[in-house]
Amino acid sequence: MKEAARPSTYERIYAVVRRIPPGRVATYGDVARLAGLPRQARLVGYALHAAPEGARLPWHRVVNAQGRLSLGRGVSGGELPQRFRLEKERVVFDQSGRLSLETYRWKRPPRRSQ
DNA sequence: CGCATGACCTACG
DNA sequence: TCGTAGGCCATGC
Repeated sequence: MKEAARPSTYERIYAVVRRIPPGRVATYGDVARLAGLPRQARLVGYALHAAPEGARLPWHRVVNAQGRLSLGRGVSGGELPQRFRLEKERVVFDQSGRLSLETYRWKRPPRRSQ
C-alpha cells in the first residue's frame, strides 16, 4: 500500500475538497480537474486516503463518476459512514445506493465569489 | 531512473 | 448491471 506523500499536490486537492458546500458532491475527476490535475482522479482518491482525520476534510462529499461511494474496497467501515454523513446533509440515495449527480453535483462558483 | 501500487475513469461486450 | 481492459500520473523503494 501507498504511504503519505508530500503535501504540495495534496494541498491543492484538499483545498478543492474543502470548497465543496454541504449537501453537494463532486466526483474524483472533478476535484482533480479543479485542483489543476486533469485526469488525476486516482491521485485524488489517494490523497484523501492519506488525509488525516483531523484535517476537517469533507471527504464524504467526494463520490465516483457513477454517483456511488467508493470506499468499500478495503477501508474499514466501508461506505456506510460516508453515506450516513451525506444523508445528514439531505442527500438522498436511491435503491441502487446511488445519488443523482445531476441534482447534487457541485458546480464551482463563478470566480471572485468564494 | 525503473518498477509497483492506487478511496478512479471511460469504453466495450 | 457486471466484469474486463487500458490509461492517467504522483509517490515510495
